[in-house]
Amino acid sequence: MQQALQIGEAARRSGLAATAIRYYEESGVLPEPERTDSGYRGYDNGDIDLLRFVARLRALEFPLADVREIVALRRDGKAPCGKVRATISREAAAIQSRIADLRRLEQELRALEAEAKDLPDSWPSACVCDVVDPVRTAKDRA
Amino acid sequence: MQQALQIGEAARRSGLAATAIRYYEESGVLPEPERTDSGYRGYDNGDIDLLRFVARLRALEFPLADVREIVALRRDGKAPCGKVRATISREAAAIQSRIADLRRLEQELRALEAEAKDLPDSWPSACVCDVVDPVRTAKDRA
DNA sequence: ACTTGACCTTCAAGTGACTCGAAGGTTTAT
DNA sequence: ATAAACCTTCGAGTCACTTGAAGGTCAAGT
Repeated sequence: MQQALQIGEAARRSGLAATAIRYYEESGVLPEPERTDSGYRGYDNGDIDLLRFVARLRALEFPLADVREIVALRRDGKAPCGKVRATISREAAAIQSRIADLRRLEQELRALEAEAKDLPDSWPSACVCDVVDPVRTAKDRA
Repeated sequence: MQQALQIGEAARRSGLAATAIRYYEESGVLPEPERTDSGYRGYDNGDIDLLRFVARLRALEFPLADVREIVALRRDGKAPCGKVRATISREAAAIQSRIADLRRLEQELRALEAEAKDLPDSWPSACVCDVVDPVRTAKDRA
């Protein structure tokens, strides 16, 4: 009834790279698809749905290990809701924490950038790099 | 005059892991240190300064490739200032962009979290996972 | 003298999530 | 007949390390 799509078309429709689809298959996230006589992978509409689901989870930056578990639950007809819920919360918290780290980091880099603006590139002393060098800044303060 | 420190003590004083110091050496970021007769690496005060400098650059999340170049310039007696300046600016911009991505992502996850709060774990329909599943949400809307 | 424990050494492999390149097979069109 | 646009597998590369195995060294304690 419905013709199977090749991996390239499946990639286009799901938003995943064809190489990523193969990688997901290899690493047990996705089930092995049908093959043509010549060995080409074939994807039907249900498969494309699954690919799109996986693409969505990865776009949310769910770790592949979680995606694997969630896909496995789905395949076994079990509700992955608990797992999905938990992963959403865990990832949101992790991302919040990572954002805080990056904000500190950016502030520090911007401060260094500003400080460096007025310093010459002389070397080895009074150099821009001094602002970044814990040894030299310690010496300067002494 | 000054005794050479073993890698463990050098690690403690620089904040780098001993394994990381070996890795930096292996990958050409750090020069090969002296060795005792029995093959132990030895670090003097100047070496510790360099380790601390590298630790600082890595704490600022400078890519190792940049750290390698900067260390090479320093070793050759050239001012790494231009490179340091450029890396600071590039990294600050990259981090700013990454923060923007993560903020969008966190908002999306928090929205899903809130939406999921009121949904049952029934399966396969009206499930929490629907909020995350592009196929099902598309179907629901149709 | 011997042993214990805390160091140190090298090398190989694993991590995460892929990407890239090589070398080749298939299908469709011209 | 051949070109192009697909597809296949396999191995290695990416980044910045970490972990593990198997073993050598050194000072202190018994």
